[in-house]
Amino acid sequence: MSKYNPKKIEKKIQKFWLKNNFFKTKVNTKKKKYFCLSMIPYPSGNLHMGHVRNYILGDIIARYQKLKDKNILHPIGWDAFGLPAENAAIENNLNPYTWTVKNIKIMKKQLKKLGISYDWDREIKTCDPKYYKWEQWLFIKLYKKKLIYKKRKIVNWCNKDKTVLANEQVINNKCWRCNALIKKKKLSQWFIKITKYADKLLEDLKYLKKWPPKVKKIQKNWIGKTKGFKIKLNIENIKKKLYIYTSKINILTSVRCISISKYHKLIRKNKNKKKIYKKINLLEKKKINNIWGLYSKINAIHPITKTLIPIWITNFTEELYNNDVILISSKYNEKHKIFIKKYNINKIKLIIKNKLYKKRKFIKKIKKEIKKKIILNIWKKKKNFKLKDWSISRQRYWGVPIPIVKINKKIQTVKIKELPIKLPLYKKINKKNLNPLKKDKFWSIIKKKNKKITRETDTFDTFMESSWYYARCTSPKYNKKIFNIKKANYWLPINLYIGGIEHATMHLIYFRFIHKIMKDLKLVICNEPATKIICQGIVLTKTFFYIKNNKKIWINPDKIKKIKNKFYCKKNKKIRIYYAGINKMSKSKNNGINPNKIINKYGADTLRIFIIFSAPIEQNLIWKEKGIKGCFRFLNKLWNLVVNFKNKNKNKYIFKKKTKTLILVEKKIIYITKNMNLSTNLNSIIAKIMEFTNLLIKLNNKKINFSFIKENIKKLLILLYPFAPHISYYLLTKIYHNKNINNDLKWPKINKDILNKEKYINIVVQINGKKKTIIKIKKNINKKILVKKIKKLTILNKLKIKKNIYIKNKIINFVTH
RNA sequence: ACCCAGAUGGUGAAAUGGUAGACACAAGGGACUUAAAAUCCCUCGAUAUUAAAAAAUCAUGCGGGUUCGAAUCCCGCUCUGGGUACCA
Repeated sequence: MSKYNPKKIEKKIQKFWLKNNFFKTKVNTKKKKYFCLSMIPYPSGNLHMGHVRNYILGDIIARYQKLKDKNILHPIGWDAFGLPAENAAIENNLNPYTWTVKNIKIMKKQLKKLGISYDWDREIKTCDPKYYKWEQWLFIKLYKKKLIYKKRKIVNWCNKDKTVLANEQVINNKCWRCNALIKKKKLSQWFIKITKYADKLLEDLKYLKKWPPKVKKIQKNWIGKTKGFKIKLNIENIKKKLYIYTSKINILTSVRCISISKYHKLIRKNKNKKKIYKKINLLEKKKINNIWGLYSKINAIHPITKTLIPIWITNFTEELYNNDVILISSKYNEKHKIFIKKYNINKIKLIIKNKLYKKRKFIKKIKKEIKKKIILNIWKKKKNFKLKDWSISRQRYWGVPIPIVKINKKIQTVKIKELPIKLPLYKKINKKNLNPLKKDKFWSIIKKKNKKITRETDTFDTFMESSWYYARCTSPKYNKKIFNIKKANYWLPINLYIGGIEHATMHLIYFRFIHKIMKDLKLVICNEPATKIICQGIVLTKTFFYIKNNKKIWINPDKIKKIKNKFYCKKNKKIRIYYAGINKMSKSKNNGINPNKIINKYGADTLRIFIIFSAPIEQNLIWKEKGIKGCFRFLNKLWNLVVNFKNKNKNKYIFKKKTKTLILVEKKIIYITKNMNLSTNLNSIIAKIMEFTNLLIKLNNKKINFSFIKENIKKLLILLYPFAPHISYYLLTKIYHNKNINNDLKWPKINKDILNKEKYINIVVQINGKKKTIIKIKKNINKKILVKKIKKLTILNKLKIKKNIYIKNKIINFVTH
C-alpha cells in the first residue's frame, strides 16, 4: 500500500461489488424492510450536481440501513418520456427514442461511477411498452370507474411547446419547462377527477408526520379548501338561474356587481353573442394586462333586497380557476376596488322590499335575513376547493398513447387484451409536424369489418408515468398485473423519498392521488405512498450566455474564464459573454457541472463527502469547487493513518486503557447514529467523523494500545462507509485481511455504559450568565461542595452573590443582582 | 398583498434556552525541498491594554421584551429566498 489512488481502488471495489451481487434486493423475512427511493431522473444528457446530491443522499441512507441489517429496496429508473427529447431530436435530426436511450447510457455510467448501490436488474424505463402497458391499463380502470372525462374547457396553452399544461405546471403565468407566457385556450381535453380526492388529500396530510412542514403547507394551500355558500339568484327577464359560490356571505351587504367569464353560459347562449364577443375582442387587443370589464346588459336579482345587480364580463374571472361567477365588492379585494372605481359602479340601494333604510339598519337587516335563510336550511354550507381536475392529455408525440378509440364517432376504451398500445417509432420527427401520430394513418385508423376505428392521438402528461412507478419498482418485471401486489404491500410505503422541493405541487400531489386511487382499486393497502420525505435544496451556479443571430445562446461555466472582472470564453476571447446571475443547474441553461471532471481528479468518494459536507441537505447550495481539496485531504489523512498503523510494529505499543478516549468516541457514535436515524445534520456527521479521524491520528502518534486503535479504526471506517464507501470498504478489507467482509459490515452498537465510567467533568462557571472560567471536578458532585470549591477561586472576590443556579454536570451561574 | 422560511467571521457553516464560531475552505507565517506540488506545525471575529502570557470589553440583520442565562422564545421593523395570486 502506498499513496491513496481513488481511481484505482474505486474501479476495483465497484467491480468486486458487482461480481458478488452486493446490491441485489433480497428479502429475509426475519429482518425489517427499508424502501429508499430517490426521484428518478429525466434522462436529459449528463448528470449534474443537482442529480448527484439527490442520488448520493439516497445511497447514504440505503447503505446505512443495510448496515443496520434491514432488507433494502433501493431502485432506480428513468422518467424517459417528455418534451425535451422531442426538441433535442428535432435539433439533432434523430428520433426521441435514440436520443433518450443514448442519454440513459451516459447517465447510467455516471451513476455507476459514483458507486450508488442500485440493483441494476430492477431498472425501470417509462418509455418501455412493458411499463406503460400498465399505465394504459390503469387508465382504462379509472375510465370505467368514471374518474376520467373528456371536456372542452379553458386550458393553459404553451405556444412554444405547442401543448396543454395542467394548473400545477404553470408558474407565474409561465410554462414550468420553457418559461414562455401562457395563453388561455378552449380545447377538448382528457381530465382525471383529482377533485374527487381533494378532501382526502387534504385530510391525510395530518398523518404525514415525517414530511417537511413546508411541503405540507404548500399542498394545503394548493388544495385550498374553503367553506362557503352556494346561492341561487334569479335573473331579470330571463328564466335561467345563476349559481354563485362565496365563502364570505356578508358580501351581500356591499355587493356592487357580479363578474362572469366571457365563456359563461349566459354569454355563450346570448342572442347578442356576436356583438358581445366583438366588443370583448376590442378590449382584449387594447391592453393585455389591464383590468377590463363589459356590462352584459343582464341583471341578477339580489336575494334579499330584490334590487338589481348588474352582471359584468371581466378578464379576472375565468372558468380555469375556481368559479366563473363571483360577487364583486370593494370591501375585500384591491383589484375589485380598482375595477369598481374604473367603471364607476353604483353602490347598492338601501332598499329592502321597497322600504328605504339607513345604512346601519340596512346592513343589520340583511345580516338577519341571511341568518334566517341559513337556519331554515335554504342556504347550505358547501365545501369548495381551489384544486382543479388534472388535465392529462398532451398534444405531443413522445409519450404514452391514450388507450381510447372512436368507433363510428363513439368514444371507447381499448380492450385490455389489445394492450399495450405501442407508440410507433419514427426515424425522424419534423418541426412542422409536432404530433406525427395525427398524420400517421397507418397507426391512427384501423378498419375492421366495415367499421372505421380511429385512435386518440394525444398522449399522457408525463407526470402520469412518475405517479405510480414507485409501486412498480417493487416488482419491475412482473407481467401478469400492474405489479405484484404481495411484493408491493411488503415494500410499501416508501420509508424515505428524496427529491427537489419544486415538486411539492406537481409530482408529490399526483403521486399521493394515484396512490389513493390504487388503494381504492385494492392494489395497495397503505394509505399514503411515502412516510418520509426529504426535499434536498437546489444546486445553483453561475450562468452565462452570448448572442448569436439575435438569439441567446447559453454557454457552460466550464468554458468561461474571468479576467479583471470580465468574463471571456476560454476558446475564443473575442466573443462577448454576458453574465446571467446564479441559477439552478439545468440542461436548458447549459450550466450543469459534470461530475466526471471531479471524479476523474479526486474520485467519487471525495465528491460524495464534499457535496454532503458543504451545506445542510435542505438548503440551496451554490456550487463552488474551492472546498473540495479539504475533503480530498481528509481521505488522504485517513488513508495514511491506516497505512502507517499497519506498517508499525505491534510490540512498540504500550498497553494503557483510555477511558477518556472511549467516552469521546462513544459520544461521537451516539451523535452520528441519532442523526443518521433521522437523516438530519449529515454535514455535521461528516465533521464528527473528521474529528474522530484527527483523534485517532493523534493517538496513533502517541503509540497507544495497538488493539484499541485497531478497534477504533474499524469503527471509524464503518461510520464513514455510507458516505465514502469505496475507501472505507477497501481499507476494511486490508484491516481484516479478507476481501469479503460482508459479515463485519455492521453499524457499531451504542454502549451507554461507557458514559457512566466518566469520573471527572468540566463545569462552566458563570457570573450573571457570562462565562468566567471552566473547572474540572468530579461527576455528580454535591452542589454545596461545588460552591465551596468555587468560592476559593479569585473570580468571586468582592462580589455580593445573591443566588446561584446549578445545572447538574453542566453549568453554575452566580447572580449578583 | 397574503402565507412560510431565513439573516452568525474573508467563505461554506456548527451550536434549538446553558462555554457562540465545532468541522472545513481561503489567507498569513514557519519546517522539509534546488524549486514546485504534497505533507506537517503555528496564527486566524473585532477592539484597545501588555515585553509576553493571562485576563478584559464588544460581537449572531436592526430596536425592544421575557429569563439567573437568548443566535435560539415573544413583540415591532429591515432585507433575502420560497409559495399563492380572480373565487375575500
